[in-house]
Amino acid sequence: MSNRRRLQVSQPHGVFAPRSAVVGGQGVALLGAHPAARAQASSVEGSGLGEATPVEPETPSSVVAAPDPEELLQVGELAKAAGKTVRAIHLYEDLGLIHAHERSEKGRYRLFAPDSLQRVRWISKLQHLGLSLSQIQELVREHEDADSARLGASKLRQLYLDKLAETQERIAALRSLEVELRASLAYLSTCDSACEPNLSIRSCTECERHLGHAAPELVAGLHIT
Amino acid sequence: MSNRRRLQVSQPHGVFAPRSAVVGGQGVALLGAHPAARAQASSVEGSGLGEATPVEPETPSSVVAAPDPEELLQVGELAKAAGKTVRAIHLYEDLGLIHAHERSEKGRYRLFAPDSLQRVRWISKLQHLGLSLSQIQELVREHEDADSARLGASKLRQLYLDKLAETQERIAALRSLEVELRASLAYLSTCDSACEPNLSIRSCTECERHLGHAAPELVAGLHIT
DNA sequence: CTTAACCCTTACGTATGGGTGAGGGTTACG
DNA sequence: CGTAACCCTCACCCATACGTAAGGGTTAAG
Repeated sequence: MSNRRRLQVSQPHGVFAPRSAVVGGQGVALLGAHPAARAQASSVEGSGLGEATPVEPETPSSVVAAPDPEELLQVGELAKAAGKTVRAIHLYEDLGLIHAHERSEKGRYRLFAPDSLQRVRWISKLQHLGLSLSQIQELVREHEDADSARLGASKLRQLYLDKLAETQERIAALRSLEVELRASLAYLSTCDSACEPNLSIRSCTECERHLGHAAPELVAGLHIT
Repeated sequence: MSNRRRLQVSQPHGVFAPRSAVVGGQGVALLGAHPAARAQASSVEGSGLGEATPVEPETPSSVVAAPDPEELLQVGELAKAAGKTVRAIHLYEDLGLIHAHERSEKGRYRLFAPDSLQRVRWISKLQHLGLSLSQIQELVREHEDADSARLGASKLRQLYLDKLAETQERIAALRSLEVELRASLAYLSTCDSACEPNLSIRSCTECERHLGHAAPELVAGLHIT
């Protein structure tokens, strides 16, 4: 075999290829890459670099890093690596959050540059920060037609400032919930030790077994008519 | 006037009644309450208790606390007090998460006991804990036909144990986002001070002004093709 | 009597972030 | 050549938690 990229790697059909094979590639390969890329692929092979290490190989080429055609990812690979579904990747592409580096000639497969993975992870982080996909879309668009680097950076800075404040609020809210949960658990532990086995659940509101502690709201709320 | 509950409180029509009036009530009043309740209302009035203080008046009555008919809340009052919409309250009622204590005779207005407010707040807290309304529904149903107090309590305890763990995970995740946000802000602050005004935003990937610090993922993600 | 603020029920609409096919290709393996 | 694993493009479907009328009451104020 002349290339690391090969299909199905001689695994039985109905079985998922092991991770190394999955990362190595499982379809496409030289399927539709540029002829140039194709040639490059066969010549580069055996370069001595680790199979799929995510370290940058110090590309000493041009300023604009041309992604090694061997490292292009199919949508399924990208999805799996990012913990997303193929559908999600498609969606992100539709929304313009991500771009395939190229398409294979034959099947028109999307081929993503390796840093697309970083991009998808970035999207996920923003989602966890509470941004919707359309807000991310807006952010990306603003960035794409930003006049200067400085202005773009300052926009981003403002966004992250807001998000920092928001995140701190959310943390505070969750911490207070945590405190309430702990109090509730402490309160409820009494039930396990001191409650008599066949008391009706309606009698909880008059329970005197909690050493004068009122039921925390998280507990009391359930006992309301 | 014979009662605290009165309508519109002599405010101009198009204007929202001030908070005190809102809490005091603005409709219904003796509109449809039980005749018994109605009588009670006029006799109890001027009991000397604070207008609408949420403290329990130590009801020395029967074991099952009969809500003072004067303190019953209309759906709008309840909603406002809980920071929800009327629609949301209706929804909660439909789902069986909350029950109107009674309906007025004339307009069939929902009249809620004061502790419904606590209940609604409880619902909100559970939502913030990540429970969906149907999960809350399930919890309420389980509780309602729980055989014994102890078993009910132990179920709740288990739930809250899970939620405590989950909440801690969420806090940890948010904290790590917070760290990333701070790092990104620090990184971006350099842009404001050291970046030249008319550099293209495409040049960010080769920026050497950040003292050898690589761009944090939250920043780098945006610069990807 | 009109207006305005509440309320009622019923019921359809909405946004988000995908899920889930259907119908059709491409490769590689046996 | 069949099968299985990828992939493609539509294009409809889904659950959640309400929003938003529409059509119709009730009261109190002017």
